[in-house]
Amino acid sequence: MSAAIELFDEQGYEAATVAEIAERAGLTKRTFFRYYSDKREVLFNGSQELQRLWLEGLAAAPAEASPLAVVTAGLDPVAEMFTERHPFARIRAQIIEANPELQERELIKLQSLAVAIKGALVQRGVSVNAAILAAQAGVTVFQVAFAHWVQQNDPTALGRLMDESLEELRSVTAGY
Amino acid sequence: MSAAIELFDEQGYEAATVAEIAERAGLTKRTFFRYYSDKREVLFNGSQELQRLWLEGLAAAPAEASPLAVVTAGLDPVAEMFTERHPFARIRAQIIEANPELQERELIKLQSLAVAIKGALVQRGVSVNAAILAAQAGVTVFQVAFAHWVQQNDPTALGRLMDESLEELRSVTAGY
DNA sequence: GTCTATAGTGCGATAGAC
DNA sequence: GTCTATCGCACTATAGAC
Repeated sequence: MSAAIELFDEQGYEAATVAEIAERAGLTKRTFFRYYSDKREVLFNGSQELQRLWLEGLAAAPAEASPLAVVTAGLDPVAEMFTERHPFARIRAQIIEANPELQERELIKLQSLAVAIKGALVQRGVSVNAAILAAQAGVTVFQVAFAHWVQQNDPTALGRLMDESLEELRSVTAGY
Repeated sequence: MSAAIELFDEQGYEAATVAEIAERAGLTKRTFFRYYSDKREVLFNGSQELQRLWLEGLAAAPAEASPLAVVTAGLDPVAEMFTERHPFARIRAQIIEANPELQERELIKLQSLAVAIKGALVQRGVSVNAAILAAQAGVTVFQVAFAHWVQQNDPTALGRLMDESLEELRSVTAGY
């Protein structure tokens, strides 16, 4: 909901009350809570779509692909989806950065994303260990790329940043 | 504190009151809260030592080691420290598994561990991106190994399990 | 300690859409 | 008529100001 983001941006997350948000959006507090289980959820409602897209992309990967290749196959639709949300994502990142409670929530959402990806990998026949490691690696690659993306001005850069992040992971974990 | 662990094990985490714990340990509630800021902290006070040991081991790694090698250099002292705590760790794992609130806390502690490791890597001259990726990978390797370790009976197996987990990470992230 | 503002809930009433 | 979304209002719980 853009009304909420505007108010968080103008006044800070704490200061913006649900009543104000609802008023600006032209509905009542009660209806707000029908859409969002709580105030924080306004900022995390996109996580669900992130997860859905990622899992869809993952499901489309060829059966013989390596676990990490399967995981990163989910990143293409994700990058596309976020392109048009760049302005929102930048503001959102600032709000979360300023609020430890929201950081916790973010952490939990990313964790549940990793768990979902792990589950999908196991479904595909990947061993539990490899699934955990690949899923977590994929989420971290995404996080790193996303953090860069919100700090720069090109909304279309996310895909490239994710490729770069993946390449860095490869070089970091390569044997010596 | 073993009295607390016993009671959590006997009655469940929620059911065991701080008053009971203090009584069994032969001290007052007031004194309990001098040692632990809250009831949960009984289970997480080892995280601090985990972090300390990991960072010490990391600091001892040779300057020319790769980022991930630096991170995993911290795992040896960690494995040694945990060996004698196997019984405690097993019970602790069960308690946390049964309690979502404690899982959140665990997640946050692991995250702050990863942040600390990342910081140490950056201090050593590693790039921020590589530091995040290596630190997070190391923590995940540890998690996977730890989860196996608490499920089996050999208290000395942690070191070996971490090596195996690291090897699996390597094979998962290897280019294709 | 009290007071206040806000998050969040329960439930019946209301207004359209069909 | 039913069905669904929203509203209105009274309520509890709690965190912070003082």
